Amino acid sequence: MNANDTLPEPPTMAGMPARPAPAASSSPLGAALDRVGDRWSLLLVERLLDGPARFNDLLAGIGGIAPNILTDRLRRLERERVVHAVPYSDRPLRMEYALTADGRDLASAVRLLADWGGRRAADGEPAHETLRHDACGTPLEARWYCPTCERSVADGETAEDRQV
Amino acid sequence: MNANDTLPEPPTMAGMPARPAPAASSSPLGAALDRVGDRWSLLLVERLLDGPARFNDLLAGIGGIAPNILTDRLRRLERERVVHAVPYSDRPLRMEYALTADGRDLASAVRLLADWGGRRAADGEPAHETLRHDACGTPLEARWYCPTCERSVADGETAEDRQV
DNA sequence: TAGCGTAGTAGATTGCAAGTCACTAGTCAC
DNA sequence: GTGACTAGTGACTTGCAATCTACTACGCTA
Repeated sequence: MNANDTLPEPPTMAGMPARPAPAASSSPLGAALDRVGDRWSLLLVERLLDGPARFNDLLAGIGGIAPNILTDRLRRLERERVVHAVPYSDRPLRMEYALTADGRDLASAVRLLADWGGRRAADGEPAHETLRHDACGTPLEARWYCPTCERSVADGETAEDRQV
Repeated sequence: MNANDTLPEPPTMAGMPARPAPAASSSPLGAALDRVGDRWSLLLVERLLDGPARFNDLLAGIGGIAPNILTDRLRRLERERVVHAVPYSDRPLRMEYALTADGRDLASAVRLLADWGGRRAADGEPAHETLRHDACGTPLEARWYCPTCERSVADGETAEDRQV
């Protein structure tokens, strides 16, 4: 209650939790969030899904990201093995950034999230940027697909593999 | 926080970047991230996927979340129509929180993300909770599916409908 | 050798998310 | 009517993330 032990002095600095949120990392979702759970990372991954890009491509393409944040996110994603840098020029060492296999594995999740975001753009506004089937115009939905059986699979036909 | 009286797009609300990250909200993924793009929201959604829960269940279940943050996240998600509160007791008004249909639509994305997070838990730790096809054991991937044509659709066969 | 373009790096500043902790409100058991 | 329990609310503090604005380093071109 003693609000004024100290005067409202200019606070030092500010930020987010930074703290990995203790329990978060103990769940698989928390672990994923630890790795790519900030907006820029996911946006970066989405961008890179289209193919490798250079620093300035990303800077311009993502729109709004500051160069140092981009550097930071790129380094972080490299550390997490989501992105890797490949030189496209040696003499002035120039890097191009691309997704690793792990990064590509995020494609479905990113796509699904984007789909959800696009589906209910604002308040009750219905579709706005719905992905439709080119051939028939039907709005698409995401389904599980089995690459081996080459068909989509209902939720009931799936099993979670908790072993190993 | 009445966000958008005048602003064309929701300012920040979602949380993370302080500044709306201009371009973020203009893409479907950015829109999704604006709504549920912080760790607690997604963790909350994941929890609620198991069924409705009370405040204290969530508080204990999510582990590490502060009560005021939980309140805030719950309000935010209600505003976003991802979660709704239903009274389970009238006299002392007590609420239970459940996902809306919209919230349930996030299930696949959350699952996929969790799957990805679980797959490479730490440094190189392998699978952990992969969703597999019951019949053949193949790890599943998400694909677009056309309910009319009753088949899954490749990325190239899709069209975005920006017209409303 | 000056100027330009590309690819970053660095420093200062800000501001909101998240954390801590105390406190309220309503009901129920005794 | 006192205490315990459930379900939150609110004040205050902290601190990193994100921002803005330079600035460096390198090669190329004229």
